Amino acid sequence: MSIKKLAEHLNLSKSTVSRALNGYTDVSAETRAKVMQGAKDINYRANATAKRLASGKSRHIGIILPSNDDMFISPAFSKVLASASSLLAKHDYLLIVTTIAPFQNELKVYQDFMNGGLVDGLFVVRTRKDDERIQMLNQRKFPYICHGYLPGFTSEMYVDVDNEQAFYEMTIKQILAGHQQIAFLDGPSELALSQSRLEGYKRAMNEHNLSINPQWIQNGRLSEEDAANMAKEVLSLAKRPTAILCADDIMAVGAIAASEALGFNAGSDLAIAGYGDYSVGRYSKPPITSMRYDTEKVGEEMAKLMLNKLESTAFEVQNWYKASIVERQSDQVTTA
Amino acid sequence: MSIKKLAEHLNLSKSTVSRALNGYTDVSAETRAKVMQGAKDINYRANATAKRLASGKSRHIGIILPSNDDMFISPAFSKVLASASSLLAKHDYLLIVTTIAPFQNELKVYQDFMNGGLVDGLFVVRTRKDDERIQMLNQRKFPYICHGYLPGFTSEMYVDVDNEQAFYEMTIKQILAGHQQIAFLDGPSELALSQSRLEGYKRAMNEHNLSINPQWIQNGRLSEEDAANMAKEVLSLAKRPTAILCADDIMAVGAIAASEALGFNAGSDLAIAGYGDYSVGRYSKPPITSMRYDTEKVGEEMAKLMLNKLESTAFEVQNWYKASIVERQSDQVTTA
DNA sequence: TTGTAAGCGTTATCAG
DNA sequence: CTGATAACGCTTACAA
Repeated sequence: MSIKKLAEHLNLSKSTVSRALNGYTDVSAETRAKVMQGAKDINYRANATAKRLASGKSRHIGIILPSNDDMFISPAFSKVLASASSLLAKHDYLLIVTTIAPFQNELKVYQDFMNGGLVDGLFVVRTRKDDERIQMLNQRKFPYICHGYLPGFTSEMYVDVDNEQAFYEMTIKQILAGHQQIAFLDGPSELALSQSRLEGYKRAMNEHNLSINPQWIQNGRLSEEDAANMAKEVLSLAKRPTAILCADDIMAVGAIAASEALGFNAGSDLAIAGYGDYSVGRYSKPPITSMRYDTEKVGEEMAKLMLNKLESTAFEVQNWYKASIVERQSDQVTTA
Repeated sequence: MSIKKLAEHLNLSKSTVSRALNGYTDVSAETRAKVMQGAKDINYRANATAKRLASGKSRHIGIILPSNDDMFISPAFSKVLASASSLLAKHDYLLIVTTIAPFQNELKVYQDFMNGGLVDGLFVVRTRKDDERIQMLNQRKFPYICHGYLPGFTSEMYVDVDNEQAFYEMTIKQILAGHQQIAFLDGPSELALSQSRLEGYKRAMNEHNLSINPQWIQNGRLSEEDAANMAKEVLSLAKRPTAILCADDIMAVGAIAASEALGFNAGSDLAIAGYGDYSVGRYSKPPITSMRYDTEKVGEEMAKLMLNKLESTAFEVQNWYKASIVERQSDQVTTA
C-alpha cells in the first residue's frame, strides 16, 4: 500500500511515482523533485519483495558454503568473500551467504535460493568432479560463477588458483632439499582442487623418478584433527616419509602436533609444509612454510565475472592465479 | 503463473492447490495426493518471493556482520554462527548473512534487509552503547536478538558472555602471579564488550590497590597489527608493564610479535594473555594463555531466542555464559 | 471440501 | 510527460 499511499499523498499516479523514484528519464524534473521530497516526508521505503516479484531482479548474489566442520566459513575463504562482497556492494549488489548443516540437503538449499529470485546469481565454491550443483544450475539456466575450474568451463565462468602447479612447485622444493620419501595429506578426494594438487605432487615425483608409496597419499578434511590422524598413519609406516606436504596450513598444524607427539621434530628432522598462508601458520611453532595467493584479487574477479554475466559490464578478468611459496621454518630440515 | 499452471493441469483451483501444498487440513486426502503427484510431475517449485509478498513471512533470519577488517567473519564468531545456523535449519529457517564494507552505510544495509520481508528477524552482534541499530529496530518494531547485553535488555532478547567477570579473573590471575603493572589492550572502545572487559580489569586492579597508569590501557581493532602497535607503545613506557592482557588471541599474537621485536621474551620475561581460545593461540609460540566459552551453546541460544520470538516455541535459554581460563605458556613468567 | 476473488507492493505496457 | 491497467505468483477470506 505504500507507493500507492505516496502517490495519493502527492496526487500523482503510482506509475509516475515509481518512475520518478527509479530514475527514469521521462519524468519532469519538477515532478521528480516533488516525489523525492514526498518520499522523504512520509519516510517511504520500497518493498524489496514486491519489487523483486514485479521486476524479477533482486540485486542479491548468493553463496552457499559447504558446512565446514564447525566453522561457518574458513578464514582463508573469509578474505575472498570479503573482497567479493565489497566489489559487489560498489555496484549496488548485496552478497548474501548461508551455510548448510551436515544434515541438510545441499541441492535443496540451492533451490531455495534460486526459487523466486532471492538471488540473481550464485557463486559456487569447492567444485567437484561431476558436480550436481553445476548440472542443476545449467539445467535451470541460472547464472553462476565458480571458484574452482572444471573441464569444459569457459573463461567467463570461473576463477581458480593453479593448484596443480602450486603443489608441483612445493614438491620440487622438497625434492631439491634432498627428500625422496614425501607424503601428501590431501583434502577431500572429491574436490577438484584436491585432485589438482595430487596431480602436481605426482608430476614432480615422476619427473624426478621418485616412486610413490600409495600409503603416502591420504585424503581427509581440512582440519587439524584429520591431518593429525593421517600424519600419525604416515609416520608409522615402515618406509617413513621425511617430508609431509599438507593441503593447507590448518592441516600442517595438525601434522606438526602429531609428529611431535611421536617424537619427531618438525622443522629439523621432519619437513612439513602447508598451503594458504593462514595466520595460524605464521605464528605456529615452528612457523609453517606455506603458499600464498592473492585472496583479495580472487574475490574481486569472482565479483567481476558475476557482474559481467548480469550487467552490461565487461571487466577484464584473470582466470588463473598463481600461488607462490612462503619460506618459513617448518620444512627446514637440518639433518639430511 | 506456476501454481496456476499446476491448478489447470490438475483441473483444480489455485487455492485448493495452494492449500494442499501447504499442508492445510481442509483438503481431501485424495486431492492432496493428486496435487503432490502433479507437482512432482510438472516439477513445480513455489516462487519464494511471491509467497513472501503474499504471506509476509520468509523463514529467513539475517545477520549483518561489521566489516571485520579484511575478513568476512572472525573465526571465533564463525563457530557461533555455524551452530545458530544449524539449529535454525532444524526449524526450517535459513540464516543468511552479509557483511558491510567500510564504505557502506550500516543502517542502510539493515534497512535493505528489513524492507519487504527479506528476513523475519535479525541478529545484532557487537552491540554498542546507544546503538543506533537497536534504536531503529525498536522504532520499526522489527524482531531482533542481540549478542551482547545492553542496559535495559530483557532476558528474551540477548545472550552474552560475562566479559567483565572474565577479564576480572584474568587480571587477578596476573596479580596473583606477582604482576603489579598490567597493561590492557582492549578492543574498539565503542563496543559494549570492550567496556565490560575494561571494567573487569579495573575492578581487579582496584581490589588489589594497584594503581593504573592510563597509558596502560589502549583501544584498537581486534587485529594483529593494531595490537602490535599498541604493545610497542606500552612497552616503551618508562614504567613498563610486566604483563599485557589482550582482548583476544589475535591481539595476543600481535603483542607477542611486537614484544619479541623489542627483545622481550613473551612467556618468560613478559606475561601475555588473550581471550577466545582461537586455534591460532593454541599453536603460536609460545602458546597463548586464553579464555574460552561455549561458542556452540551461545549460537544455539541465539537461535532459540529468535524462535521463541517468532514462533510459538518456548525454549529455556541461558543468557549469560562464563568464560574460563585456559592455561598455556604465554603468561608463565619465570623471573618475577 | 472446493472455488472465487481480492489482495500483497511493485513494475511495465500502452494510451493519452 | 502522465495515468490506467494488467501483470508478477502466491495466500487467504469468504462463498458455495
